[in-house]
Amino acid sequence: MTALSAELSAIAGAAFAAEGLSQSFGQVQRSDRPDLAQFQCNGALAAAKAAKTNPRAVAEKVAARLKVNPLFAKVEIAGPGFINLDLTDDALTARGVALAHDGNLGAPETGKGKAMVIDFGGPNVAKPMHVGHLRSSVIGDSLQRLFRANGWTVTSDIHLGDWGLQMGQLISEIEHRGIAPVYFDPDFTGEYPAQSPVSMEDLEEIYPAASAACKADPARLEEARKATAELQAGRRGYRALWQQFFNVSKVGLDREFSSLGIHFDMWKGEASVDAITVPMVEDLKARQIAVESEGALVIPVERNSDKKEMPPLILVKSDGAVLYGTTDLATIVDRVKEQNPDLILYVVDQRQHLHFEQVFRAAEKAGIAGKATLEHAGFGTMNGTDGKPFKTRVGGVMKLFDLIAMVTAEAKKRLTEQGIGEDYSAEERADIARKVGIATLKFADLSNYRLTDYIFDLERFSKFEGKTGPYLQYAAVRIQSILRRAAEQGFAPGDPATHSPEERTLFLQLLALPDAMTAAEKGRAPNILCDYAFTLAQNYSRFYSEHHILSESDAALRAARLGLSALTLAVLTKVLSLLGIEVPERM
RNA sequence: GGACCCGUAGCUCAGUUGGAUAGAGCAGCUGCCUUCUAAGCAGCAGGUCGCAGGUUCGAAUCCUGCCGGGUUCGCCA
Repeated sequence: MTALSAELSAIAGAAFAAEGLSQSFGQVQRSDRPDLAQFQCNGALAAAKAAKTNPRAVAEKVAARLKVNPLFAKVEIAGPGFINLDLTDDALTARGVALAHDGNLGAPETGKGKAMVIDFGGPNVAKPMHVGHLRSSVIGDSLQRLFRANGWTVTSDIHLGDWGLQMGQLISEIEHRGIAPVYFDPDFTGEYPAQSPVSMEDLEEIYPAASAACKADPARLEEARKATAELQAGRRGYRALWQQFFNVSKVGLDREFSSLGIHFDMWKGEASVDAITVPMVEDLKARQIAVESEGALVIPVERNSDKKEMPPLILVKSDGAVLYGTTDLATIVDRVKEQNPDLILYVVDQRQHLHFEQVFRAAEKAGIAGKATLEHAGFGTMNGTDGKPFKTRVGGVMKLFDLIAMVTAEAKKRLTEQGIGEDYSAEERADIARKVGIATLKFADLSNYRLTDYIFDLERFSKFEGKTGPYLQYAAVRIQSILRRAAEQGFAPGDPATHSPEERTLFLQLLALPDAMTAAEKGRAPNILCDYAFTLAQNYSRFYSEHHILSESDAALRAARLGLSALTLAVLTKVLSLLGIEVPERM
């Protein structure tokens, strides 16, 4: 179905066109002044500026044409030339009913016929996920849900960090410790053991130790570099050991992402493109796109128009190892071959912006991106209450697993305090606490614009009051409860209708869903969806406190309000699902 | 030092194709639970939008300079 804003814009656009002005001036949007009108059109101001005429006169002419349309209850000109519009309740009701009967709830089809690959999460093999991975995962997941809902064919890829220096550091640390000598015996030709020589817990201890050793001792760093290069060159024992790291890590990552309700279509990573890296590098060398510089093989990407220094992308280090820029390029080749997307979106920390600019320029120069637009959707840092990157009380990196446990415990505490759910099963209580805890985390993260750093204050978010995930779940749960009770009493929801100011406001917000989805896609900005959902829940709460539904004696009015409640629930649940937030049956 | 980002209410944040009286949550103060879940609702109070200029009928938004904070600048990811 056509979005209401689009319908109104077309009507106003036609009015401008009839006056010999560009149709584009007809853009209609929700009013900034709800006390004055439901919608506004500011096009007369821009049109008058372009034509160097009086804006008020332009507005008068356009308004005269709009006034004859029975859709409008009010057409007014205000201030320098704003056109203020109100719809009749009948027009509003008709569109609300259409929305209620639309299976997609008016979702825009901006991505119809288009394919994209979205790259997010990016956890490292052999390292537990920490809060730093939260933003990429949560924002990326919301974007993949949004783009899919808007009609795109989406392929998500976790893009594991599994091929760089950190692998060499692990390998050389394990060699030092003498944990699994068979993997280091160059003469060994038999089968390596099926059982991993290290557990995930071992790796969590070994990795920081290896990293520290390399930092403290240049000789150790050199060993790690050598091991990295040998791994990439295909040394058999190292490859086998790498496979064990991967297997062990996958179990933990699966657990983490499933607890967050995040799904990836592909579990590829840097190592996945190993086989196509060498041919790609050879090809780039042959075509003189890659050249030698200071012992390394690089792709120069600077341009004359650059105002800043643009270092070349390094493909192969002087020691023969490849870097993540190389694997990123090879991954583009792989994605173009497999998915041939229109868009590849990278949801990665903003601090890597320069890196992506280098990679994108290199890809363009090499002509390997097919029809795909390459775009980096960066995000800011999650900080603690001191404004510095989030740490535990003792100053360590907080594991994502522990963070989820903390918010879940807070939710459970609140349930107990409220005395709600005393008669629920232990399983349901745990399920509610989990859903509320995850909602707290995700909403806190998503409601900030992605590029700005934000402060994560567990204490504040755990209050579950005001603009929080649980507030939205609570609003949905209350509607579910009403609908359940209505069903018990034999009251069936009817078509929604507009009578009161509270209903009118709610209708307007419900009908604005496509605008929120379009704007969120355009800005790759889930915070727009958060704002929309919060306002919707607020609008409903007001309606809820103003009209007691089940005790309404007028059966038709009661049915209409049940219908409006059901529609609100459907829209709210849908937006929450776009944010990756689940609604419990009750809470 | 160069480039990029940020500076909005006591706190945390929305708000840029330039538009009407700059919004929300928290904290503070007032009310509202013998009717559908008070994790709620209604209201009050709180800001020279970092500073100074400029463009414009109109600037939190665009331009210039300055102050303050952050990120980044070839062999880590």
